[in-house]
Amino acid sequence: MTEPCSACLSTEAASQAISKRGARMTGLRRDVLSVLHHQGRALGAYEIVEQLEDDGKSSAPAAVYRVLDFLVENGLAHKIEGLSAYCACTGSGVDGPHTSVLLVCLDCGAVAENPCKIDAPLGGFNAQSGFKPLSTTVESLGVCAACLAQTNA
Amino acid sequence: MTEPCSACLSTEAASQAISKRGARMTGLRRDVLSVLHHQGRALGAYEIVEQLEDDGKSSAPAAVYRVLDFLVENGLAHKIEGLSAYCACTGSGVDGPHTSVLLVCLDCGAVAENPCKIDAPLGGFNAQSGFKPLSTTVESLGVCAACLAQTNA
DNA sequence: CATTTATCGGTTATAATGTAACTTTAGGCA
DNA sequence: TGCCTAAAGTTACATTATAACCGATAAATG
Repeated sequence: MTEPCSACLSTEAASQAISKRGARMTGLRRDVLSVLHHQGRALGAYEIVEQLEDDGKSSAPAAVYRVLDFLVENGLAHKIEGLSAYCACTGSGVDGPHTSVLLVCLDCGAVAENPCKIDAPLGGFNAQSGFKPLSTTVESLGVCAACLAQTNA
Repeated sequence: MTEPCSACLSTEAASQAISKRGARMTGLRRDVLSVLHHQGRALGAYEIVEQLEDDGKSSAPAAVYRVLDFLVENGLAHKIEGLSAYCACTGSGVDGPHTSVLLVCLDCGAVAENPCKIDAPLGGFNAQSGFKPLSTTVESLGVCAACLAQTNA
């Protein structure tokens, strides 16, 4: 028996965390999250559908979208709006929903989460103007350090 | 002859600014920008197509998308990724491309631009990690003060 | 345990968003 | 005027996302 890889461990940790919070970690949800963790990069919903198919666990788009909504709502995954793509949360997803600053590499799809505090600078104007934010998206599309190095090599 | 409304004036100002920067402000570009200014809210690309049609200036989606790309690249409009929608820039668009913090009302579609400085907090981690951002999106979806007041009334 | 209830997943069909590729038209300029 | 480039027109299609309905499964209750 082989050791579980780090992606499997992340999926498992997320599953347990979500269960503890009273939500149900079902088979399909776990499978989709597992795909995201194992790929470790931004994936379109239909890429996930394909991957599931390759893994012998095929599911139609509608089901996958429902699962993605669930994962995002529960902080286990993020949607990269600028790419219409999804990635596993590598940060504090285990602790529940949160606003992340995503750095997405257009070359390799890698997604990093910038740990900077972004709420404070955004909050002032909102308080003054009376705007009530329900969800906030902060993302940069660009090139990661590794791909930059390759380009310059 | 009636006086030009403020939306027309905004469109005109943007047109002149863009011309001065060496880009061409063509008929369709002006028409699309005019629709955005007159509606004063987030519009989907196909809503713009419909509006143009109503105005007797029908253009196919592909053409409108090209124009929207141009307007966004030149800072005259913003794309709201979270809604797949577009709005006229009400801030410094005249001065060229820029990253805005958009506050989008889910009720009425109104878009405000939060003038807070967002680059500094984002920049630190990027510099350290070697990530090179090419475009950055910051947007909040929520409820504007006016709609909040209506709801509570 | 049996029944009720709510949630989830399977499925089909279709809507909404976005693009590729090619042709035609219009401007700018030698 | 004729050339060159950029923009617009056009067709067809790709991609992304959702609605709606039904059967299955799991949790809650008596």
